[in-house]
Amino acid sequence: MATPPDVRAAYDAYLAECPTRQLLDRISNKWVGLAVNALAEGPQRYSDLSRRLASISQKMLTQTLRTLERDGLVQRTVTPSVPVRVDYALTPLGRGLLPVMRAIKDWAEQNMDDVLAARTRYDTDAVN
Amino acid sequence: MATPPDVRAAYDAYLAECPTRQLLDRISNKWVGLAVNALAEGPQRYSDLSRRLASISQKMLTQTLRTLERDGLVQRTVTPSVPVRVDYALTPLGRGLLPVMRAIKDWAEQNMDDVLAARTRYDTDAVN
DNA sequence: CGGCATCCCGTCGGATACTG
DNA sequence: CAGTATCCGACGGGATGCCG
Repeated sequence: MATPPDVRAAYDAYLAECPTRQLLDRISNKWVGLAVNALAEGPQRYSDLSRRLASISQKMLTQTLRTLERDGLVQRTVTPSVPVRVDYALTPLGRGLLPVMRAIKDWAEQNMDDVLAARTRYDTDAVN
Repeated sequence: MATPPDVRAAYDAYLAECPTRQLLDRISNKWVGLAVNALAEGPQRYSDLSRRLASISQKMLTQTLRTLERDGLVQRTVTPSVPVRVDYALTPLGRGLLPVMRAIKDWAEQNMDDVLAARTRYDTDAVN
């Protein structure tokens, strides 16, 4: 019995002071979206993720994974071999976020053409 | 009718050079999420949105709406009265994004407690 | 009312070098 | 392999002032 279920209705991301706005800010992030999507295929090593999220710096990858771990979305597992092996996997909480992150990435890929067309239209008309 | 359906399969946000990564970055944004959610209830005036997205600066609100307009997600309508009246509404393309943006905001509000608990656990263990 | 222009500071995030 | 540490430039984003 941690917290009563209906307390959650009190959260409202429209309000600046509400902690959910900060959470919304965290998960509304390019690297978070790509990392969660990548981990959907199962646990991955640090180097796997590094290759998958092409051009991400170690700094951003580590920082992203640490934040996800702290927020309980990702589980970090260290195997003390030589050299060290570190695996990252989605937690149940993280798997709950997966459908949403997948939907965002899919939307971007599927509507890229329309957005590109809209930009061209906007920029062309602006010349007048 | 507009574009062939199978061209879209070429886009892949995992690739750094792919334009979808930039699009993913744009829509993965706190203010975009809140603005689209707010516009779900129908067209809104600039001042309405300003009040709804509590504490957003004019700069960020204008910048967010301009980007959304350029990307074809939002329609800007100016009524040349005195003083001027400006309304913003979702376009069909923007309405397509709405379910996703709504899902993100909802996820944040519904899982805030679990994330908060995870953070406390992480920070407590780290002291050792 | 609905902006735009400017100043300015803090954070994001890349590059590089070093370590267990 | 999987990081940590540091430096530093770019950009996000708030505050303020002006305008049609």
